[in-house]
Amino acid sequence: MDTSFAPLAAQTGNAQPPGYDAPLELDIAHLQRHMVVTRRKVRAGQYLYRNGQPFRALHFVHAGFLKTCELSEDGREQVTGFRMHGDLLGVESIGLGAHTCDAVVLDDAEIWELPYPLVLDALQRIPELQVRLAAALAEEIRRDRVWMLVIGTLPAEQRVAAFLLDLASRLARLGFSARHFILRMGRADIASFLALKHETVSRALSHLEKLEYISVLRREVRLLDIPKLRACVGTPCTLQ
Amino acid sequence: MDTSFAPLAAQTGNAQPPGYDAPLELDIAHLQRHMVVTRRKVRAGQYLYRNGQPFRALHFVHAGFLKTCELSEDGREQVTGFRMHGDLLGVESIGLGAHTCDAVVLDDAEIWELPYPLVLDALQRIPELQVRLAAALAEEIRRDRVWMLVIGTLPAEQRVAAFLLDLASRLARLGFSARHFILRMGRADIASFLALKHETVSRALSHLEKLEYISVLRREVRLLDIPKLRACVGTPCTLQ
DNA sequence: CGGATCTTTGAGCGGGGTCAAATTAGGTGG
DNA sequence: CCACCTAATTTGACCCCGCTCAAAGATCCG
Repeated sequence: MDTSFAPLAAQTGNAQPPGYDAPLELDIAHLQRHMVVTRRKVRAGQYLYRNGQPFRALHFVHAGFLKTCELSEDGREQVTGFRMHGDLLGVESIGLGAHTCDAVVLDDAEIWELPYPLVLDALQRIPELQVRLAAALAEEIRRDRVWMLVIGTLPAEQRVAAFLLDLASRLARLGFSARHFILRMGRADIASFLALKHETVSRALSHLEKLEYISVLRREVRLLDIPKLRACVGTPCTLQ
Repeated sequence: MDTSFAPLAAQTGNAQPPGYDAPLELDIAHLQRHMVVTRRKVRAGQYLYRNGQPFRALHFVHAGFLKTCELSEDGREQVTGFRMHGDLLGVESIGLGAHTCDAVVLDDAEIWELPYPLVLDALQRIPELQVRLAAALAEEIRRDRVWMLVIGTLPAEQRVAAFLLDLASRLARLGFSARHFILRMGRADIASFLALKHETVSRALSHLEKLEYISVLRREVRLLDIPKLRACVGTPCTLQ
């Protein structure tokens, strides 16, 4: 058992991440000083919000893990992203009266609700906040576009490798181990996100394990050879 | 020759579109009153901006047609969208010092440059503008996510149908014919956008023609049976 | 302990990719 | 205006990656 297991335990226990210090954190610090932020606990399996529900607040993920799903009228479904501590949910509904996607909790979460009218109010009083909100939205656009690139140009196994590297890099930024972590989502969710089928994801993971790039046991993943993983992806992922 | 050909001629001639009145137009009207907007003509084949170039301005497309391309370090390329009159380019670079993608002009364009420092300035003076900019960014996120859904859940031919319907609906909003238009991009660009190969797009178009849903001759497209097209896509497209 | 869900793995197939060639446009200079 | 060249598009033939269908563990829940 390596030392990197300690943060993993913290991760599992939903504790506050150790060393998080990303730009958005400052937004939240600001916002907290200027508005009532209600804290809401949502258990795994529950919806944070659903397509069609009125849009009243932005949701800051303080703890836990979620996915966002885009839906079509005829019942098709697409996972568009996974969210964890430090991420802001609901921004895609800004300018609308209702949410346009589902946010599903995959691991018990604590969500800080930022009522949108109060956010608008704060934007007027704190000029810097405008810049930061716009930057956060732009960041969201860039993230989505990088995944379009991955899905549009990489074969299945490399998409899975890119997914693992991205997850690792995000966990690392939160102070967790990048080499050893627990997947909070099922194969089907990963598959949907990567525009694959769950059997294909499973096979890709098995093959990456056979190559000794990773080891997988159900939802426990170890990245054994990050350079090789990065090489097979063309290094669009920011890890170390 | 049908009556819808008149707006097509206007479209071809790069004239100002007839009946445009979308939300963003108001932004621009506002902005023009509050800052110097420099008009820039860019010819087909030129870059409006390139990955890595300093980010200095937002670009409002007044006329012409462009594509945006996401790039990877190892040379892969993905078309992430097509832009026309009323669209705002460069928003994805907000919060950064440099652009993170290419914007390529496909049909001679007139671009209104909104220097970013002046935009920031205007944001402080015109509270409504904040809301509108955030809304425009959120709209961009939603658009991207709908395409993720299309690419993740529809087979090739239906992606192409969805693409044609989307293009038609955008042209219709600008006052052009939704049933008869000229593609401004090559098969390879459509293919990249839809995560396909150009031969597949070509075959899909040919097959849709055989079904008599459309007629295609090189870049001239007629939508003959929009209901059937919508049906085969599951109607995620807003056309009429 | 038993049932539901998730994951893995196999076997076989097919949609879309690859490779190649033919056709057509479009551009350029003679 | 035409000959030539380059680039875009279409179409065919073939093949392979990833999907489908199926079954067998594994895990978690009550």
